[in-house]
Amino acid sequence: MSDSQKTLLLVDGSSYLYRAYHALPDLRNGEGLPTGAIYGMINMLRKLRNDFPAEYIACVFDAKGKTFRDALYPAYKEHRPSMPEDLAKQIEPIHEAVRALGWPIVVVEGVEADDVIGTLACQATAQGVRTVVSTGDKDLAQLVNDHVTLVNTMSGEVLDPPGVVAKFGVPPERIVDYLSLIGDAVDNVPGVPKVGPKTAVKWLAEYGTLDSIMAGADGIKGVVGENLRNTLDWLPRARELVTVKTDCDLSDAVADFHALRELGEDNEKLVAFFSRYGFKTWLREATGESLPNARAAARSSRAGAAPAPSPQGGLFDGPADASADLPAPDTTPAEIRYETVTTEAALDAWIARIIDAPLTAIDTETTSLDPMQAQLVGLSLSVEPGEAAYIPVAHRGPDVAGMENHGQLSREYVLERLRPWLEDPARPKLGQHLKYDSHVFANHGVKLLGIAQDTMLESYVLASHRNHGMDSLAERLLNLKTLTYEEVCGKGASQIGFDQIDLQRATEYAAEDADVTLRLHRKMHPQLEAASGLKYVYENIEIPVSVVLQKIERNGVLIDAARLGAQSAELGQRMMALEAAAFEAAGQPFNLGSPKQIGEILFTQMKLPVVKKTASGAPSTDEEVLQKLAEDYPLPKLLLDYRGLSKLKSTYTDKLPKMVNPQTGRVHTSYGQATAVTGRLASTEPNLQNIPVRTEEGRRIREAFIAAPGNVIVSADYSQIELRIMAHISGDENLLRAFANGEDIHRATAGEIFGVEREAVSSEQRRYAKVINFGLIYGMSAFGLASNLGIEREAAKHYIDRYFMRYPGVAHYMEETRQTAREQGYVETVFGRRLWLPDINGGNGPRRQGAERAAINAPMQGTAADLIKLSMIAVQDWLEGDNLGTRQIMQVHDELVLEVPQAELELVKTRLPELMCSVATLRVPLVAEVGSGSNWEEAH
DNA sequence: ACTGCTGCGTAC
DNA sequence: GACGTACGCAGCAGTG
Repeated sequence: MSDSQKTLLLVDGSSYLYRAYHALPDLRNGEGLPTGAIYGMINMLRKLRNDFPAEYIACVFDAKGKTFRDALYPAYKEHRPSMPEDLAKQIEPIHEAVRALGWPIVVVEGVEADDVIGTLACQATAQGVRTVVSTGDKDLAQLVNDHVTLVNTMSGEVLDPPGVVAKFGVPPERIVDYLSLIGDAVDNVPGVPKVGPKTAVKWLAEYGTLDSIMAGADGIKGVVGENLRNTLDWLPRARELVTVKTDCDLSDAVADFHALRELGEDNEKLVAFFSRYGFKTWLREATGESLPNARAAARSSRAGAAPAPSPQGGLFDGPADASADLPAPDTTPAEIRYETVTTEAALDAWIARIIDAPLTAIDTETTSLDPMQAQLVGLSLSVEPGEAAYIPVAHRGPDVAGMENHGQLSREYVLERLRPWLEDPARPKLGQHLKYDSHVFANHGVKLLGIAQDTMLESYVLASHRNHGMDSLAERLLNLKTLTYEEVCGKGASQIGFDQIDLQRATEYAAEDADVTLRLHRKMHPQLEAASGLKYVYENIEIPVSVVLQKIERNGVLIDAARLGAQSAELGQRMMALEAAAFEAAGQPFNLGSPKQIGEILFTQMKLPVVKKTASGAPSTDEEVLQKLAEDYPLPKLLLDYRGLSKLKSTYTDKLPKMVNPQTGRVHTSYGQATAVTGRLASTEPNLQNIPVRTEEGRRIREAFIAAPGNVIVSADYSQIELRIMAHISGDENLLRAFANGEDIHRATAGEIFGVEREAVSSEQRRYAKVINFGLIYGMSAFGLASNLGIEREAAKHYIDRYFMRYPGVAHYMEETRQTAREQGYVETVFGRRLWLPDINGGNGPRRQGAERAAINAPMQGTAADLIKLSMIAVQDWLEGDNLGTRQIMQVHDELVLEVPQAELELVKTRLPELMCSVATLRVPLVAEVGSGSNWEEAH
């Protein structure tokens, strides 16, 4: 092979250090040493090696000392924060890893990595060798030419000369001019004040080069022109600073690039290294003990895609942490006895056991995950750890042996024999997510009563922030690898129904579930008993509300599908018109549903200004951006309108009719009871908690939520529930007084902030106060408030200061909550529900700040959740106790929706809000507003 | 075809 | 980085 086809692969190690460090979660090894940057570097180098085969490779790092730029400009890189300690600790290990991976390291005293790379690339080009530079630093774009390519390994972006033009708007040879004009904040190199990428590109397009721009400086108008003229003396030096050198003397470090041969991975060193830093997957790989998934983990190149491991140490893990807490003796049976029950006698024997048992673990196996559709395939029981029965009732696959009923007892027989026990509220049942099993039994006309314990809810109350699936609970708390559903039934297209599984295998899986559920309960329940607040929440809120939720889900909601269909058709028509207009405005057809294509049209072709970027660096096209652009151009408005209609159609008017259950003719959502960390419910399939309400357009969808003939919809929602809770918890006298007096709280707040009488508050002032009130609940900063209100940050800060001056109790509460969270690692609701915050003391800056905001929000959001759950329980007790025909059909965080027979309307409209307001006595009155109508929109 | 991620938008 | 908690759509890239 001739030299002309060879490749030199250079890695800008210094730039990747920081990127890997910031991009990855705070990984640590067993000794608590930070390893995130190490992990990222290794990943990146391996991926590069794979993607870009090269004859010569090197990883280049900055040297420690001063360089010519420091001499040229003493303030160079001034103000740059020193390297974070956690990253500094990883430098040495990274060098070690790079060497072990077989990469030559190049560090040249007195020369920055950029200049080393520039010089090596130049040498290679001179010899006809192609160069690929891997970096995250845009400055190196100046090196790009026909022989030198840039690649950003994090994003996968590859920059050749046209790529540079596409990204920066100027060709590579103008990048230096471009950078000189805009400056480099990171290196503390100023450019022309008020000149950013936009202006720089504009000027370069107009004048050609920096020199020409400087020559023509007198002809440039406005403030930027003035700024340019004032920086004419500086610009040559800026240019020198941002220019990457290509003629450095590297002889101290490396003769020339031909010396940069790959050295090959040193497996022995890698094994030692992976083991020391706890990279288990790579370790298995390196030791040849390869698991099926080992490669997938090692391949993972997307930093954000790497699953964030839970933090080390038990301090923030809550009482449910298992790693520190080995299984108690009674949860670890000496032997495992699982029995397949296929005879009447064996069933009788188990019935005898469960009738006397103080608690029986029960689990169902079914044909579907959809609780309303699922048919019983078998059920399992356990009353002692290590012992369980599986009773198959509907296995039918080819693997299931012949005989009548394939050797099983029939479903009808088993259910009739078990019915007295299943329906006996005095026989206590335990399960994992019994709400689901309860639906399954209901599908066969059996009412599951005596739901006493639920391991999913135990886990949720003990540590809402963790996973509550049985497999992960078993692994965490019992150190037990359970058989997973996927292992038994497969996944994806090749998944088969549980009824196809042979009885032996089915028993291994199903009996284990009941057994493990019992053992998990014995592990977790004592921890609940030990904390009175948690015990209260579990016994008096979560368990009872799970029973109510099952009934609400089963009740379902009646939907006017025809009405939604008509709306869909209309929306479709209007979307077509908007689409045509958008194509016209853009001068070409494109996919209006693709943010990527919209970006292409708006920012590349039409060259509209990029307002902000998304997390991944692409120009954002979200509502805020389009609103801004719509001030000056017609197309963004069309896109906004299209988006709005498209959302309504795809998510609501098209989707809801498809969700109607054919048997009941109604829509049955599922309420996730162990999903939201704060204690709120979450509604899925479909989500009935985000039906539009803010726009006229959207509210029409609520008109399709109707009552059955002879019934009406009644809706009651708590008024300002979270602010009331804030008043209660903080005890702020001013806020308490406002609520006690029944004031309009936003108006009251506006009066305080703006120092005017209540009657003098303008609608604008009230709007501000409302945003501030909501912002407080969410822990909003001055920055957030400013951007929300479109005002200066100073002004926002002023309002917040005014607020805290007028409501000092709230200020005190905020600070106290942060403090409490840091001290105990969790915050609590009024009723004792806990939210653990693992990031509150550790983690990096943004994560910790996020945890602080969550700490402030959770007591309010969580107490509101507690209150409405108590209401749901009270309402259900009342309806059933009085034998009324009214049904609860939806919960939307602070709102309950009921379907009410006409005859009960007045009663419900009186009693429902009374109940909701009397479930707790706080230092502020609770208020619930009730409405009724033939549909949800009218009732709301 | 499936999976998982991204960007966006809906609710409270 | 900047406002908490959710769910779900369409697009898209990677994988089989």
